[in-house]
Amino acid sequence: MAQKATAEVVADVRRDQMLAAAATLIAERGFSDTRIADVAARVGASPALVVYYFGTKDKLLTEALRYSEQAFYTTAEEMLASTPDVVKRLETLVAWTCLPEHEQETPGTWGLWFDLWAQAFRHPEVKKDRVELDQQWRAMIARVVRDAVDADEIETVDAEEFSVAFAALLDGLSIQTALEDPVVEPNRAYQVAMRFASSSLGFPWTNRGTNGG
Amino acid sequence: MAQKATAEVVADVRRDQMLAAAATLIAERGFSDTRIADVAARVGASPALVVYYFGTKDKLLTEALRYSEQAFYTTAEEMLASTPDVVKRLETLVAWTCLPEHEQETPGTWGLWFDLWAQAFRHPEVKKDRVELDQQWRAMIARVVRDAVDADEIETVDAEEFSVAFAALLDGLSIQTALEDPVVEPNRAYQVAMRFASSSLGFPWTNRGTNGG
DNA sequence: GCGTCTTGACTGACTGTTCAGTCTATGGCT
DNA sequence: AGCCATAGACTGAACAGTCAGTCAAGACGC
Repeated sequence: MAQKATAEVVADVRRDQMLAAAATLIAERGFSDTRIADVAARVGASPALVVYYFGTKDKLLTEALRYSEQAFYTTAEEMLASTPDVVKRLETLVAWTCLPEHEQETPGTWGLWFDLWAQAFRHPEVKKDRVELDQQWRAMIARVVRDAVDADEIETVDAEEFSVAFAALLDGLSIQTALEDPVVEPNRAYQVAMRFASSSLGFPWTNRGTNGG
Repeated sequence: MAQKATAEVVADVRRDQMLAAAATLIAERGFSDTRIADVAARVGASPALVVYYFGTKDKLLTEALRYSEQAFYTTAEEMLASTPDVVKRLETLVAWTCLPEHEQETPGTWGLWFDLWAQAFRHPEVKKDRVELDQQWRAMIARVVRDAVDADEIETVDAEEFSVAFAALLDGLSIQTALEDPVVEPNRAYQVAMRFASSSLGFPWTNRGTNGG
């Protein structure tokens, strides 16, 4: 019955377009202010078609949330793959989450996070997904640390323990930068995070300007 | 002309009731799933009356957000006032934010936070308010540290710098506990936070069971 | 011709907001 | 004291707009 016909390909492309559009819309307007009609308009289709593919508004938006966050982590993994040194890797991760300049690559991610949290808080399904997503994130951090230990770049430390604290710290700091708290400027957040990393993992670190501004 | 007539008192009480009801509802169902009619029902009034007091749904909900968060900080201040020792004070703060047992006192605060962030991200007015709220929170932390330094309980440290990092860490940790991440259990979050505090401020700390569970 | 896409037109429900008017009590006036 | 005018609290009913989801029918590829 199933040879991958062009039709199926078209369908997959459509789904992806819709998910991407939905994610962008959510980031812009917020979860509950994103309408089926908006998504349809963005992909140049009728609202009915969106319903045809996703059945219900909620399924569409929830899937879009997952889709976007997953994309975020995937991109992060790629960036890591092309960076060998621990310190540079951590700098990359921190810059990626705290410095708004890096927003372009996965636009509006922060807005999505807030909505993801709010949804997860009340909907068990979303909650479960979010836990997995966050586990990926911590695993990534822990892997960076373990690689560094294996390569004798830093002393032996509990990578898992560090990942929990560091991930939490990054979340907290990026909330402030995303919400443009004047006291926690992006650069300051960057330094706070790196200082924590350097003292926890025991490598020397001094701020060498992170951006030319 | 103005002796506080009973009418004015009634009005103030009503407003407060509505704000409290709205806050609870937001915590339960979420910001955008909270209807004027729900709030009205909770206080035993007609929807029209809610509009009479707040003009618009958005004003009501936004004010309710502020109202609730402010109440949270006020309660925290009170708890601090009756706790003299630095370490105990920090333990109180951490328990207050990370341990779900303490939820009862200001129910549903976490749900509210997520919605507050989501709103702040997109609405400048809310954003400004949130910054002020968070400033209060950091100031409270910094004050605890400064008091401790003045009382020679700990060595001299940069209280402001500590408050930024510690507040961020607490935010991040409490997201995990609020979202019931199995990897970051409440007790673990508690320990991570206290360990960070003890090493940053230079006081000894070992976990003496935080709850009898 | 058959199944998968795709749509326009429609609807049914929900809900914020308005409005005209009721009820209550307070305060001044005689 | 008694009476009336005024203001503020309050409501029921209706309005108007919005939107998710339905449906029957057309288009397109195989």
